[in-house]
Amino acid sequence: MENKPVKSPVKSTRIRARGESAPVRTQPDPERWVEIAIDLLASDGIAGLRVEVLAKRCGVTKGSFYWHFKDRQALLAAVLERWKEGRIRDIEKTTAVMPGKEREQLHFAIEVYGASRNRKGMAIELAVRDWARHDAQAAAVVEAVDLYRLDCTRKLFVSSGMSDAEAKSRSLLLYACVFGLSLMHYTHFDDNLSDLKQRIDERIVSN
Amino acid sequence: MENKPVKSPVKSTRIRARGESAPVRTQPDPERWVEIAIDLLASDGIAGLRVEVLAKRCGVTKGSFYWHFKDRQALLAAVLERWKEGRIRDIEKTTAVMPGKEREQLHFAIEVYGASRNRKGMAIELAVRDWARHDAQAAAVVEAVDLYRLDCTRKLFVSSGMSDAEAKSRSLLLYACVFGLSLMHYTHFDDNLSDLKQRIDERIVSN
DNA sequence: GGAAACGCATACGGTAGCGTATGGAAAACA
DNA sequence: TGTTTTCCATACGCTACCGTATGCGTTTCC
Repeated sequence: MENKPVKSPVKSTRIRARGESAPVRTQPDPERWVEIAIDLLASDGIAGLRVEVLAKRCGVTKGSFYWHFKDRQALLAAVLERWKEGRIRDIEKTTAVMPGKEREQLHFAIEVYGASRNRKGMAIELAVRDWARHDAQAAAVVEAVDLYRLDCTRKLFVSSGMSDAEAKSRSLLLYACVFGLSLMHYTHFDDNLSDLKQRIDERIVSN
Repeated sequence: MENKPVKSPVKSTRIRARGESAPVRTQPDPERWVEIAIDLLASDGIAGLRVEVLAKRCGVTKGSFYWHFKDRQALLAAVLERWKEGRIRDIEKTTAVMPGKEREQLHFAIEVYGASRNRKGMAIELAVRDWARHDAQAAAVVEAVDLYRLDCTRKLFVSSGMSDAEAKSRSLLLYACVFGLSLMHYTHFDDNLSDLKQRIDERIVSN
């Protein structure tokens, strides 16, 4: 259900199945396509994610693209799938409950998801969200990621001794704040940014 | 410096300058173009704002469009200008300092800029922000609007007896929260929405 | 009522993008 | 070594746009 060679059911993971000679295949394994596609998505948005542009950036022509993917939709689906899995792995790693460290972890989450570092990640995030506003498939993925993240931070709040309702609403508030800031990452605010993070911490994480 | 007839320096506001017979001109005064363009922007994003599509929605062909506007860029500039002016008028009206009513006003601002009501306004807002991420002209306008709004709410905080630094950071925090929520206006959250607004009020507006 | 200006439709050339068809070089296999 | 499978380039048709050119009915002006 991912990106598969269209004209042959044999996957290209099979490239060196038996011979197993030299693994020098530097060129586009099917994952490379998705990686570079995500780069494009980050820089130019979903509107800039064109197959001919992508192919050129991969150093090939679209003839190659249509060998690896059925059509543009298949690529987009693969991009969404990969993004979703990455985000879920990330938040899981960041928020695995470590009793006693909850506040630290929440603070760390603010750091990670703040727009300051991880600029590229945030660019992807915003591009996907924009994409989701006009595409049901993307919307479903974004929603799933959001709910997952909200639940993870909720658990952290609960683990630090909060009621479930309280944890739920704080989780949403924290999420909104951090991503809201990412909507206006002007150079102006870079000065006050660490100050701001501290304030978020004070007003939403701590009591 | 707005949208002007290209082939004639005489503005079309002059349509009924002297005769002043019947004002039945229902069809596209140049402002209608911009209005409908903003509708399109809200529903389909900047990528969907095409001149031929716009013309069709206006009930004419693009031949008409290119009489009113030099090119697509001119339309986009007019859209940005109109949006900017509208946002500034709005925030000015909402936050004109009324001593003693500051908290009420801030709460009202949360209401107004929340994604719940004013769905269309928020759709435009997000579309413009996305646009701004790939267009310098739009970015400048968004930045100007953001700074203006931030300054308006800052004044409210100051007027309610806060230090300037405190007011500044709270202003930004409030802004981020409200717009962050708009990034995830799923039906799920509509339940807790009024609850959430109250929490924003508690944690950011009130001490 | 005739001439100019208005407001728009139609037609055209040009580009960018999607997807298909086909051929061909190189590797894998036998 | 000859055949099949990989992997990709080239060429093509098609659509959606942008912007221009031009013509034509309608209003405005004299």
